[in-house]
Amino acid sequence: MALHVYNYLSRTLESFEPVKPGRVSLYVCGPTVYDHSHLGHAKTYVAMDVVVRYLKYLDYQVRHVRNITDVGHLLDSGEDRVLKGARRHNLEPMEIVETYMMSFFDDMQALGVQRPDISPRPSGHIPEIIQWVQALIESGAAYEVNGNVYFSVEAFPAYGKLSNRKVDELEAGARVEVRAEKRHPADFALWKRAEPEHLMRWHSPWGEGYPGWHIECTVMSTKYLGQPFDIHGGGLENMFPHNECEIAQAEVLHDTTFAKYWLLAGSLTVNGVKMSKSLGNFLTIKEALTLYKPEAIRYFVLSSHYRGPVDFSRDALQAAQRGIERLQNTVLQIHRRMQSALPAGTAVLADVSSLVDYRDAFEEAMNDDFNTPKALAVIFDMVKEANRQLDEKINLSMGSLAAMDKQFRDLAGDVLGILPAELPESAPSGELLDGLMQILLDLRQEYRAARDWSAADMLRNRLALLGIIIQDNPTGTTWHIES
RNA sequence: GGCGACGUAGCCAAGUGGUAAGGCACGGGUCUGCAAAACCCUUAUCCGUCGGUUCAAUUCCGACCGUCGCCUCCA
Repeated sequence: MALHVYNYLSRTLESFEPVKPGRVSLYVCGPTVYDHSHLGHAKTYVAMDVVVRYLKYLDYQVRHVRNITDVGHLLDSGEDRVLKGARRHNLEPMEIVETYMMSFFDDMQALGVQRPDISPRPSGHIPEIIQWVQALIESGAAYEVNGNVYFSVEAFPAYGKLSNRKVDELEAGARVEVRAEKRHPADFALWKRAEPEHLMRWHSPWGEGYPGWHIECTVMSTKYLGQPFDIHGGGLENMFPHNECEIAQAEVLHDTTFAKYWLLAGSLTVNGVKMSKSLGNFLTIKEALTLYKPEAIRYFVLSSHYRGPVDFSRDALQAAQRGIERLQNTVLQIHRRMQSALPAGTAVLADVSSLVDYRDAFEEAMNDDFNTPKALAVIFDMVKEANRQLDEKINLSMGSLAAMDKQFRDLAGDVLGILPAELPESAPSGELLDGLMQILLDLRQEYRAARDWSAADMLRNRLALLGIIIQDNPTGTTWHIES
């Protein structure tokens, strides 16, 4: 089966056919940078990262755009997120933006999330945004009142098609007070008038102001990807109103579809409740990384399907950590065998024939709307098979070992990102350290030979306190520093 | 109120109209002086409840119970 994706626009599984054969254009809604990112962000971006990685694995030439929102959004209190941060710390808004944007990039890199090709920011696209808003006014789809410009939802009958909402039904809910100047309660802002205390402001035909909440994604995705582009990704919670408004702003002006496929990721929950800033039930990515390996966090995220939620708990992360250690240990074993294998050994068919089946099964899982839990099951079947061979066959050939290694690198490494580029192949070396350790190991070996177990164990225990782990294997004693 | 998602072993989590992947934990075993690590094996007569369709349902339909998301801040 070729790649199929679940498209929220049609609510069905569709065969994936990019607009331009061989190329994929993809836009993902990025974060507003006003604080450190938490695990909820990690879930969305790790999920989207695997989508991108798998498209690349399929040899598509991918252009990946993910915005950084740097003009602030309104809080419940009516305050601007970025401005609030700036006031609190007596800083320029752009200093806040710079700090947390870099923090976000650091977090993404630590998690192995590949950098997008373009990370556009609305503050750098004000002219394009103004131009777009003007075009909307000229077309009759937008109107200006007191320096504010609103999109008229009545000008776009398809409004609500993504989230399956009808404008009339929206009014039934308990809603916040409607600004009287809007023609229709559901109309949304394209351009906001800047009040005197508002620090972020730009000149516009409608006076000093700043962009509305949704226009940046329409403008910047179109600028870099054209219309229609292939995939629009992001978090499910942004489907309405944000994604809906993106579509309206674009499609009311153009006859083409804005984005062909909508891939939206489910939220991260804690005890069943969404992890979010406002609820305070969050763990920052930086905090999480002090507790768990980045690959464990990725494995945890990928262990449930991207469209569904995944519930955070210490137990779940701990389980992921253990699982990842088993996987990495197997690959490490393969590497160790390769160090002692004869370089000229070619692959033995009987040893590697199953690799093709595993790769097929992996691709089949991923082709089915990026079913990472199923793909992970294939990876662990491979782990079991590799271990069996490592146990049963003392002299696996270099070719066989290399083929196994490549398979793990390709699937678990390149696509899922749960194998680090560098595994700790051996203990850290250094003449002094090696020499000291050799003295201690020799000493302990003498105790063992003399059956002085308490002395031997004392040495082992005291080294363990320093984080140095001693292991007695059939082939001899090894040591490594605890990771 | 509207739109939508989910409920599978101790925990996490796939999946299928023909009788349940994978991970963690538990238990058993190999190895070890003992450990640790590693590896192997085992673990759901059953898929929220009650009905219906069917030769056959966990999988389709309906009702109900429970949990959650969105309804103009949110990845």
